[in-house]
Amino acid sequence: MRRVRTRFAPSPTGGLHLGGVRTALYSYLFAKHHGGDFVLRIEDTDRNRFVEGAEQYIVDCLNWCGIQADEGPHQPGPYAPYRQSERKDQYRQYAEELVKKGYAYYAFDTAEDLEQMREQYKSPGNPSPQYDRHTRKHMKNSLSATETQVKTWMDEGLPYVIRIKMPENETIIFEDMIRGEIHNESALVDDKVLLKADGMPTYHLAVVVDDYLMKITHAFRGEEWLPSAPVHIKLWEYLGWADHMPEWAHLPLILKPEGNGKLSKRDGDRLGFPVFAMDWKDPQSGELMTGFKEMGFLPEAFINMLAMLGWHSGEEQEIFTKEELIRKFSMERVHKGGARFDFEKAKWFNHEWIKHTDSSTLLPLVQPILEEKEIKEMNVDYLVQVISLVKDRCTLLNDFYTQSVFFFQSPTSLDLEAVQSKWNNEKANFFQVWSDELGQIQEWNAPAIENRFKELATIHQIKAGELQMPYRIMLVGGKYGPAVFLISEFIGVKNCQERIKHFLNVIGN
RNA sequence: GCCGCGUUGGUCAAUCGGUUAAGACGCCUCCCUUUCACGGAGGAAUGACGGGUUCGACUCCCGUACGUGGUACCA
Repeated sequence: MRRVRTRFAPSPTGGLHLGGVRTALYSYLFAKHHGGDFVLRIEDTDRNRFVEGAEQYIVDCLNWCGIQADEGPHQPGPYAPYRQSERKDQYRQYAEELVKKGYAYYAFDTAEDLEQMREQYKSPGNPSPQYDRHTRKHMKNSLSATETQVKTWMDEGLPYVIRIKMPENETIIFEDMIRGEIHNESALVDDKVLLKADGMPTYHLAVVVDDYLMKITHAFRGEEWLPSAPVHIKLWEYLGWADHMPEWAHLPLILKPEGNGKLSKRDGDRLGFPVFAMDWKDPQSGELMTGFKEMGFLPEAFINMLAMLGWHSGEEQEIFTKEELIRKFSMERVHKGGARFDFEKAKWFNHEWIKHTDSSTLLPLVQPILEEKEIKEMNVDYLVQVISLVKDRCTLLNDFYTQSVFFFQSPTSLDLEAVQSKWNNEKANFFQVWSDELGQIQEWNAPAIENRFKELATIHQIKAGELQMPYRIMLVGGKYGPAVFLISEFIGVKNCQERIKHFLNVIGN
């Protein structure tokens, strides 16, 4: 039994999409479940699409998610380098080998030639003709031209690519871990370019060569790769590596919540939720795309949510730690159909995680959020207690601000509407007295404060309940938050008195 | 157009021929709480369609429809 090795092979072209993270996650969970290795490989074979900083960003995202690679550009292992651009020299020999064996050929067509071909063979029945067994004999390549002609072109330095020569008439069958047997007719698959004119491999060649060289045993990727799988199958065969071919798993797509199509970068902005794991600022346009991290997600919740989007344990449990996911994950339980992304459910996962995470663990995450809003110099023990009091009310980490400001600062606005209709002189009177009374309380704790409050209400012949809302508005500013007497205890006498006074001033005029 | 893949409530989904077709999110009602949440109880809501196979089909097969992906010197 070979040691299980999976890889995540993104191309550094921009933000890391949620679907990408899920592919990485499943690969990681599978590898770890089987005690194997998870490899990060950067597929930067397209120099035109290279984006500065994107690689580091991908690494940062995976680290934030807790999906650590055992090998990668930053943790070189025995199969280094892990960037395809740095492996450039290796690919050519395999492409040439294929040409020698007759499984591939040189093609000298220019972009214009290709365009012309598509134009020429276009018909209503075939709107996009391919470079295949029909058309290749009319093109400028080593199959249609004589050996001497090809040599002349070579000597002239004409740019050329190497294309795979797909078999004429063969049913290509392979087993997908999720979908079972997949059949394809070779006649319908085109002669994909393997080596580009600039000497770089295309994905098709690179993925096969690198998976072989890196001893990958299980290859996970998005469903969008299914149509080109036959090319890869043939390549494994032609290169003589069929016995080492990894098992394939084509993961279902993550779809838009509404409408049709797969979830794209643009959808986030449009629908008000993130699509990227972390904030991504496009270096070209300067445009900033919000990430789940910055939106206030816990990484544990994020991967938990992604794991459940397409995989199911079969039990009723939905909240899983990474360790549990590793233990329970299996390909048999990965769903075949695409899943619509539901941000409401994503928030629910985060809420669950916030509720169940220790307040002291939350502390380092909450503190910066408050500090950013100018709440500084706070006592950490006090903050931890505040967090315990309000975390049930926080769906996103950023909610901690609204839910706990009033423990640190007087409310800047008061929801007077909440009290105005029932406000009267008697109540104003009550709070005048209450303010003084607060100073008399010996044991400063919530129960004591509450008792005194109720006693005083009785004396004033007002129902205590009717006084609690105004009191809440005084302390909090709005109709929310933990018990008022608890808040009173936390903020102390002086703050209570100040806030009462301020309220009375505001409502008085 | 052609090819691949898919299809259980609005969404995520369990079921691997025999169930009153789970559960979760969201929604609604009620309880708890004179706030907001949390928590608890309950409710509405599902097998795309048509043929087979079978004693029996959500489950197996075929067709149709629909969805989705691909059809680049991008991944």
